[in-house]
Amino acid sequence: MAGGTRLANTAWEALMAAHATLMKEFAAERTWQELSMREYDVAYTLSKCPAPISVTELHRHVLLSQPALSRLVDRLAEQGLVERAPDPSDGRVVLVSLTALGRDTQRTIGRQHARSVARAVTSRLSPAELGQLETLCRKLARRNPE
Amino acid sequence: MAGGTRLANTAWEALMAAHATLMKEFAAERTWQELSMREYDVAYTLSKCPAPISVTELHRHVLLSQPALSRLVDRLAEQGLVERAPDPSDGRVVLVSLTALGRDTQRTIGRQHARSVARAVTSRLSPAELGQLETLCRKLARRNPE
DNA sequence: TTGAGGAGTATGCAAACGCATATAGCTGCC
DNA sequence: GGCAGCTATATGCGTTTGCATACTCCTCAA
Repeated sequence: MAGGTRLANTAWEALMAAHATLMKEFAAERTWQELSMREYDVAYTLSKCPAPISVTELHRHVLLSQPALSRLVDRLAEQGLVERAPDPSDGRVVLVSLTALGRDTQRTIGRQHARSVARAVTSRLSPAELGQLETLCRKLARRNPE
Repeated sequence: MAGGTRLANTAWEALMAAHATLMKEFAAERTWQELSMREYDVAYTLSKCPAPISVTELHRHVLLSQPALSRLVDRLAEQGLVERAPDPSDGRVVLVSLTALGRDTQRTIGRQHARSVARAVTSRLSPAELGQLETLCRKLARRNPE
């Protein structure tokens, strides 16, 4: 394994470990109420969207297969947290958005979760380090840089 | 939301996004053969252990419930990739280790996967940045710093 | 205008997951 | 020494997931 490969892999492994450790910490909290973490993740993604978005667009932000996401949206809709509407400009597309109830629920959970995140993360990294981490991860999150 | 909380949360969100983007990229490759990514993850974890480890210890490294891990080890054992043995010093414990076949399989997949990781990651970050990322993520991955 | 090919979403089905709990073994206090 | 309570792993069961594919609608070229 060449030097660059090794460095790349240890860095990626560290990122995976950090992700796993913190996800477990968050999962252990009783913040989530009626939603699973994945459902919350979708609700959170929707909460950042100024307008309804398609399932495909939603899928870009979520680590889940398309059918699983489709059914997850089903469940959120059944709970009245999310609305589906046809896209007037493309009959194939279903546009998804939070209902008022969904928005409230997301906010309530989000507030608590944000505190957990802050607690977990600021106890391990300084503000300067957090800034660096964000910069690095944003670069990593870009698609297809090839 | 206080300034520190905001910074902490945007950094964490960036890390999640990076994780999701790259995981999707890796999942899309046909590297995995007969194993799922999670199964590979367990095999990889075992490959780094000089001696057999308990299911509980394994569980610390994997983002999965204990019963799910228990059954995942079942599957690996059925495929002959993993061996279970009783712990002589504690009758409750099951010690897990890779078989020769398991080690080979992990190595084969691991080689390809390492190349994918290197390709994905070095195209987005410089060696210096990778070093920083590793340092930051290692700090993040530490447990209970409270 | 029509039909071939493609994109977006949903559904059938088997596999995998999480939660609750059972089981087996350890530990420590009376 | 024996029982209460704890830790480690496994199992029952309902839910969620992924894969393959169906279905619907769009696009584009002849």
